[in-house]
Amino acid sequence: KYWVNTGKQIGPISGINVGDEFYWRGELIIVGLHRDFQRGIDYMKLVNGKTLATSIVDSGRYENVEGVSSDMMVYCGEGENPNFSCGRKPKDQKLARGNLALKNSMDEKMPVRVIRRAYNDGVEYGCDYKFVYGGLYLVTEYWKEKGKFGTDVYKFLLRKCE
Amino acid sequence: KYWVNTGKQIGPISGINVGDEFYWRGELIIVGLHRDFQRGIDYMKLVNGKTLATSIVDSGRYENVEGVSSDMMVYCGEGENPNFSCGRKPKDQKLARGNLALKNSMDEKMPVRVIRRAYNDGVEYGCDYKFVYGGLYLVTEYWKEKGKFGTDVYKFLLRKCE
DNA sequence: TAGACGTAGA
DNA sequence: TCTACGTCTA
Repeated sequence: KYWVNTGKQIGPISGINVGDEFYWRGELIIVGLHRDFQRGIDYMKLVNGKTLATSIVDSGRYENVEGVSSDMMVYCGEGENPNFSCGRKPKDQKLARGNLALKNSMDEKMPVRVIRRAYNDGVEYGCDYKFVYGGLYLVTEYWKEKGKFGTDVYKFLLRKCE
Repeated sequence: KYWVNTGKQIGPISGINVGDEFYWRGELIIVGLHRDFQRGIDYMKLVNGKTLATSIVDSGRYENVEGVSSDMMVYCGEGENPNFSCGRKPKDQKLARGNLALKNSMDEKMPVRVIRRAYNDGVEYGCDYKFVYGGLYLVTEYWKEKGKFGTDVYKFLLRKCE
């Protein structure tokens, strides 16, 4: 906590450009792109109590879908992915926390920062992946469907701004 | 991985003094005090294949015992603590990996760096704990006993050098 | 793949 | 207390 500017913000981060690369989730926190150490959806609470999403990270663990071009993606809500090593049962996702924040961002037409995990080919030593800032997106649709475990999963369609 | 000088070492770390404070396990890695992100016992393998402990972190999760003075402690081996939220069954600890390395350090009379987690009282915002470097210790005894789950637990008696 | 004294937020 | 698209090593 000691290194974090506490303020979360919506929209672009000063000094950060599309394509900038990071090698660790902690870096995303430091620069302010995504202020949550582990969660895929980061969000902030407004004074009226409503939440808005600030950023999402696609680490590839969920069944997200990238579009034909890089200007569209389908992002899975949080709560689907059981921790298999612990043998947890998958549960229905709920429209709460991060999922609710993404819906609110859609309603308010507020942009969401997108960070994707990419892989470095042929790495012999060190980290074989990185996080790449993809820019601002708008949530244009969302729906609920049955995931691979038969439980409810929320999906969010995002389109790149402009 | 990108930030780490790969070499582990036994004994003092240049520039680090007893009482130095750190606020996150990652800092311990950066300065070289304890080069494992999560494990309590860090160790290195020698060219002959034998392992020696380099450092231990007492985060307070195990049933460690601090002595009357700060120059003695009883440190629990690794493997006892089940992840309760996952409902794992506790298992017998084995004299392997970190536990074996501590025994080897005792046999070879090699010092082990000790880092303790301390708590900041009355913190309203931010981190309420820190890691404090406690200096070099020698393992002088070890034994096996039954832990609170009825499983085998190794204990290591450490005494401050000098 | 599993295991480890993680980390932050609700 | 619990969850969460973690992170590293063997």
